[in-house]
Amino acid sequence: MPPTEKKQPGGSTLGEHLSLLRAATGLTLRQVEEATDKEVSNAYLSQLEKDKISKPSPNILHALAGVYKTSYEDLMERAGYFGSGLSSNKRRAQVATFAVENLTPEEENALLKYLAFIREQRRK
Amino acid sequence: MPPTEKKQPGGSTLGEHLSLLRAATGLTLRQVEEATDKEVSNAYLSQLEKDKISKPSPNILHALAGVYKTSYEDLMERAGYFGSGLSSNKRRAQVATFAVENLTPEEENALLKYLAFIREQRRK
DNA sequence: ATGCAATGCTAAGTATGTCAAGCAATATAT
DNA sequence: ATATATTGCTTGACATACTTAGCATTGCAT
Repeated sequence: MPPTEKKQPGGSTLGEHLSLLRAATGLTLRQVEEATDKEVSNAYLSQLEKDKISKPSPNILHALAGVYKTSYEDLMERAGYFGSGLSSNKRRAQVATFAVENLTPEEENALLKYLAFIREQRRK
Repeated sequence: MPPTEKKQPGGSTLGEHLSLLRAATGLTLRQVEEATDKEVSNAYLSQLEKDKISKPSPNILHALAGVYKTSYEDLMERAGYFGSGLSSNKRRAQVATFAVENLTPEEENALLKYLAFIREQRRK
């Protein structure tokens, strides 16, 4: 058993979890740094595993999730992102309104602008 | 007809997009601050919309996505998270669908018509 | 006109994520 | 035993997200 540390209800802290994941794959800090293509430095990963950093950037977690083959969203939650509200949002299901396929960014931009125009007109 | 404004080829910046979203809902900076329960200050939102901040934290984007009823993942991509593009490619076409939910039938109709107009124009 | 509230915005300050460089300890090899 | 490499880790230094307080206009009332 590893030495006891603060326990969060429902599991380990992010650092413990990351440490465990790395142990499971048997990689060294620098090997992970390599595997992430220098996106996560070994020094930083060390700090992460020792819980010295509260909220690493999503880029970091994304890269680590890739190396450890675990869920990026899970790491985000363990890092305390969106911690206050309910976990999974079902907003995506509602986006179906006006789901025009193959909308280019320029078109979306133009439509947003036009919508703002319409609503501004109606506002008074 | 909204004024034509050309800036970035291939789409607007995160700031422009956020600005358009807010315009579409007709909210003021401080109203958004209220709506996010002080999670996004009006001053900060202003900086965001003027592209003075490159990578706002996911918390911010999550809160804004909630207020504007748009896709959080879309905002994350626009903010350049996971920008290296390996994992984002397959989602592209689908996320590009228009992501505003509060459309009235009349608005949807008007937007469809306007979209048709735009595409007609480009066809030439 | 005049006071006043609201709107968008800026400036300066604080906090913190992130990195580069380097150190102590352990292992490995000659 | 000595040298070399590898491992985990710490320590500054730096970049930047984010806040608080305030300013300049504009609109809205009286």
